[in-house]
Amino acid sequence: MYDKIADYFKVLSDPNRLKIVELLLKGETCGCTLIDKLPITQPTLSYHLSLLANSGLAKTKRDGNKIEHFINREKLDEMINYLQDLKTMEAEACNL
Amino acid sequence: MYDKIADYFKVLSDPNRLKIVELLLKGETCGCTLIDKLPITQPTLSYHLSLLANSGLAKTKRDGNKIEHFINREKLDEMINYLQDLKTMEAEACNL
DNA sequence: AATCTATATAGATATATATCGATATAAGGA
DNA sequence: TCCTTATATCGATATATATCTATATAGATT
Repeated sequence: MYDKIADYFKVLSDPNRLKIVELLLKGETCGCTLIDKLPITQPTLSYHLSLLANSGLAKTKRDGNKIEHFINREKLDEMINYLQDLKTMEAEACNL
Repeated sequence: MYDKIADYFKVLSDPNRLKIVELLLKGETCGCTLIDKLPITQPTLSYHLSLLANSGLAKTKRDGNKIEHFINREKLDEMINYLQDLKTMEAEACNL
């Protein structure tokens, strides 16, 4: 229960992964173009992209010898909703 | 820049810490009552509470020999706003 | 002052994480 | 078929993280 949400937050808890997420949302799809904009090697990028895909925060699609990566908007919404629910809990506490 | 946001997400990336945050928002303020609702020892709770305070996600106030802990709503809003900005970036990408 | 309660710190440890270089695999093009 | 490009995997490693037990400290109560 807490594990699942905590895992989404964990994916965004690394600066390089956060930058990868932003770049993907800005329209990049390919590891081969991401790599030039990050201070990491290709194996490390591959590692981060696999974490994104395994968490469900990103989806992939093969296109020839390239792999396209897409951020799953619904997961971002789940995180936003969770944080907003947290704030609701606070409101409930005020009614005690 | 990415480091700061990533750190907020990191604080929420542990299941026990997430539960602590929820309990604090539900009205708990004291480590001495939190401890009974968590599967961890007092020193570990102290460790998690220090991470929350150091990140700025929680604030503390001494009351006698107790310490009151409060979640900083503004930081939750910052996280929500960041995630919503991410979604905006996606929209921009669609205009390319 | 002695004791109780709440919290913090010290020291140890096991596991997880991010990273690399080297190498393997997969697909396309010459 | 050989080469190039893109990606994944292997093996190693340094650091970070979460956790514990034991102990110290801070404040309140008796």
